[in-house]
Amino acid sequence: MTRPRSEQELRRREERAALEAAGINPYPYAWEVTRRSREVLETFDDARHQPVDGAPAPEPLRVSMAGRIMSKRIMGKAAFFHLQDAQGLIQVYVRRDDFPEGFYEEVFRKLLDIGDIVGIEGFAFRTRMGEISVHAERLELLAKALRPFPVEKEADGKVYNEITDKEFRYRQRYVDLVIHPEVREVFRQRALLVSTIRRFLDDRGYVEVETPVLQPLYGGAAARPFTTHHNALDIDLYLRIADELYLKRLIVGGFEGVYEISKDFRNEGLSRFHNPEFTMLELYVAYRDYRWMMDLVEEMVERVAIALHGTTEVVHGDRTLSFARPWKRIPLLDAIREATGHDLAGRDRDALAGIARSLGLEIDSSMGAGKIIDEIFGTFVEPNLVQPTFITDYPVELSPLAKRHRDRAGLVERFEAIANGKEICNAFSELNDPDDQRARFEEQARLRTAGDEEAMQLDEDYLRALEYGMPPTAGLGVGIDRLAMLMTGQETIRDVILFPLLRPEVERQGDDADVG
RNA sequence: GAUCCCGUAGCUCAGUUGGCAGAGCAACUGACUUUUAAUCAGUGGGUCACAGGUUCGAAUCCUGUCGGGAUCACCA
Repeated sequence: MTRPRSEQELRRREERAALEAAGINPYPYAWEVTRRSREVLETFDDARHQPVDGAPAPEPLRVSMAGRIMSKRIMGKAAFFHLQDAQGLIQVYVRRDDFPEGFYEEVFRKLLDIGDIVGIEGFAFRTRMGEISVHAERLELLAKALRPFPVEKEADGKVYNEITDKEFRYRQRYVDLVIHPEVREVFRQRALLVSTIRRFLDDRGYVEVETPVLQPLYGGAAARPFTTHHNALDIDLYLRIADELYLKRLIVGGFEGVYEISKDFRNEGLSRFHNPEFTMLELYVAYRDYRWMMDLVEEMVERVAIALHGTTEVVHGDRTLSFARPWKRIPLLDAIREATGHDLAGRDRDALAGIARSLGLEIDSSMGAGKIIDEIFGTFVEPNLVQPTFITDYPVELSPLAKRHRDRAGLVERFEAIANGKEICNAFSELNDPDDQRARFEEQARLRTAGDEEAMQLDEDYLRALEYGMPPTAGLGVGIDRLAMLMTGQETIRDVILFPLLRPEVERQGDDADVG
């Protein structure tokens, strides 16, 4: 089934045919780029580069550039257009009399459109209106655009005809990126965030590794997995929900610091904080505990803020977050006591349920003590933690892979860092007692049979690894997408993921079985 | 998965009580050799998301479907 082509698409195809008839290849092979736009704008020096009364400049700034035509203003025998390259926009000036006979009228004016990709060669100058521009003496089509681009215009800081259709922008991200420089910038910042973290960890000698995405058992987190099938072995496999158990096997194996930055997959709903595939950093360091890991997280995140913004202060909406060290540290139960006036220490499950109900929460019989504490925290504490804060020492039943607290019964040595009301990382002193780990897995199995689909599976091979001995270890998980949202001021995860999951387009609306 | 809102030209949007489908940008023709939301004159462009229904008559009212957004629930 084919989608009928619009008038404008048909016309562009006719133009392509006309170009070919004129001996012009609409898709040539290469173009020598000597300068990009921002570079030219920054390099231009009126004293040396500006032509005087039609005579060449003392030292002409000659450039060869390439990019996409973003606007076209034709004034008879001369014209201006804006060219967009990877660095931004630059205005180009063309005159009929600079080109071979007929080229300006028949090719430039009639056959080149907004969206076409061209190469230009010429010299930089400043126009009467003061805009640094390139006077093109050579102009070649490098790729014909067969679809019209949406055209946004801007004047006095106001944008006209701005593309607001989120679906259009996510489905055709390539168009979104062409039209919106600020979207490109978000993804450059995200890349800088990841490379900053990677350099930070590499500098400390931690080894970046890759562990299986396809796993016969899934573990390391509480979540529902995606299932797939391997034909040759005829077995079902799961897409990983976390890297944790494999990375800790590597600590058993003698690596003293390993990390992985990669996609995890969780078969759950979509929201502005959730995409089914998302990027996670996990780090494990031998002979360290969670207190040490808090220091490392502070330093790493502070460094990211400085790399992206040049300062530890990050503006997010109408809030300014300060990632300067040190961050506030407060035990979970203390934070709840401060926020609600209730001291939950030592309370049994039913007492906790009573307190939660008195606070207006709905509690059902399937919820254990840990879950109830988590609900209270998530409702009354977490949303109010705007500045980066470490919440420490979680109930043991919420943390089946974390080591018991050295001083406090019923708790584990675990922390989360919260900023802007959202978790940005989760870490603990790793449980390395294989018998305790087995008991925790068995408790998870009990929850699973009681109906908790997200309870962890018992992983015998992981227990076998622990039985060989794992050194004391500190572990960390950071949701990179969430951190990117925080650091780039985005309100939805879809704006920090280039191609977020959407329902597939149906063929009817859709584009495009091609008809020549 | 639940609730609410949205879907009209390539793009942004109007469309009154149910009565001929509209504007700006983009496109096309013409004028204009330093313009910049360029300007001026003219022209074309529609599966009103899709399928039914009510009606003399539906973009408009009703039902269903598809897609998107927001909120909620689960989770990081």
